[in-house]
Amino acid sequence: MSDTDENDLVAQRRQHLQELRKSGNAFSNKFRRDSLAADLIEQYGEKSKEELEQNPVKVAVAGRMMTRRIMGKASFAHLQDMSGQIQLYIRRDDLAEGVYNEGFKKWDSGDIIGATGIVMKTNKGELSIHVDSILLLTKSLQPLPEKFHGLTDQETRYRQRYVDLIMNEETRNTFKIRSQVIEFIRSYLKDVGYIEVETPMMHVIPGGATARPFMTHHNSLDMDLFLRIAPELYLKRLVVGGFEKVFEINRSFRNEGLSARHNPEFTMLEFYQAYADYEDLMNLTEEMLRKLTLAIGGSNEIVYQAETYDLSRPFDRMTVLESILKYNESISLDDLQSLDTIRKLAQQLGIPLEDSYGIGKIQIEIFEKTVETRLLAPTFITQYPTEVSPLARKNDDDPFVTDRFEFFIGGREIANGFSELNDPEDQAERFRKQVAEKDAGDIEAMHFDEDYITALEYGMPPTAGEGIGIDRLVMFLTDSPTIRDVILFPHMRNKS
RNA sequence: GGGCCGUUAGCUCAGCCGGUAGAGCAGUGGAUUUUUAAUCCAUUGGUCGCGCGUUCGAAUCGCGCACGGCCCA
Repeated sequence: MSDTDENDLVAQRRQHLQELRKSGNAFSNKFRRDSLAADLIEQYGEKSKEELEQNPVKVAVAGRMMTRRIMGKASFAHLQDMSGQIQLYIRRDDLAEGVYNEGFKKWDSGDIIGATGIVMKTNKGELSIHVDSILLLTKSLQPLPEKFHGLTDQETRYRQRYVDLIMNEETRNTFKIRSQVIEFIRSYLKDVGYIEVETPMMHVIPGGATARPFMTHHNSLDMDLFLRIAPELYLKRLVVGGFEKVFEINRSFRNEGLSARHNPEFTMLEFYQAYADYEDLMNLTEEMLRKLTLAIGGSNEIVYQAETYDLSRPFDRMTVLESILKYNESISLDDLQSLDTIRKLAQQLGIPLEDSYGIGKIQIEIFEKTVETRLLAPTFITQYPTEVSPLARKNDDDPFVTDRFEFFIGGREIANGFSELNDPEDQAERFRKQVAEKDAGDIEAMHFDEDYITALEYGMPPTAGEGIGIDRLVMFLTDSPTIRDVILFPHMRNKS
């Protein structure tokens, strides 16, 4: 796109613009529309040609001219606005002198125009506007992609999302649904008593997850800062402060590779509720997702990548160990509970092991390798090992595991939640273990957050919390195979 | 990080056993007062991703790089 000035098509359009500048304001902002394409079709689309002729309705529309068919003294054009498209029927003799030949016929597809006229039906039955005045509002200098095949090159679709949005209704739809999903969640949580908050994105100590952070620097304070990897520890500070039901929907950042499921910045919902446990949140999640799918698509059945998912049925629930046994017939419970045998098992599965890995960590490695992608139907996996859950409350009966769950659908992790660890001494001990792992070379291990411990020492009520990956949820609801399809401007390498 | 595939006109794509690059759409000129991938006639448009090599000759073969896609870790 750097050679735009050398492109003939652009040069021609620049020439058109020069001529427009001579004859007046080439970027007029005086025109006001009173109707959107989709509303007109909704309101008048079912009416007959004769009905519309007998009761003429005058409207003003504006948008981008997507196609144009000139047939001598009459033309058709399709106008696209934020709601959809509507056809214009334009006759030379209905317009002011010269507008048709000196104006309209010299405009280009992609130009932004405004038009007024009477709602009509063509002989072929398409609702249209019989135009009586038409005005160029913005000159488009870049030619649009081809009208039939559109823009299909994935790289261009991501790098120049604006062109993708102009050309592909599917893309527009995906992002409208994304907006609806967030809107629904927001109002759902507010309806059950949550308040929305915003916590820092720049952290002195990156916490709340095990991940590599991005670093930045505050110049006047001469201080290194980290972009947050999760809002968790700040949200729980708010629970200590008495905000007993809080949520935040916003970006977190993780300095990791890119994939169909990973973008360095991504959107998470995190919510925390005092006097609740992880089972309460599983129930809330199940109900919220059920209502969400109904609100978005009018059905609990979701088709994702040719598989149909029915969210009206109760979601499956099983423990980590149960799920490993279910999907690995050759593995026994005893195998998973002895360090010697589980290490051998992991090695047989080709899982690279560090000396520091305990039984719990290896169980999760085996789970991720052999179970995760097979969890197609909506499933809560529970009882994650304490070793891999440094912020979660230990199970009262079995301190080897925590009262934690992750939610899977379509073989993909969507959510992670647990009863929160609110014992400050236990939490301090867990942090110390993380720091030891960090010192041993685990770059993803957590820091010791003293202020967070202090907050817990003031007393955090028994609380449950959860994070839901909004991007992945939207992928599922929009049948998108990669996360780039649900992020407006996904991260890309610099092009040359 | 590894494997495979791709990168040619504004867009969508052919061409690839080496011989000076093509189509459709868009654009331009002409015809056309109900078309809708409008139609008909004519026509413009290219550093074939970048670099190096092989060769008399490279879009085409080889190597390297960049970017993208899919799969794997």
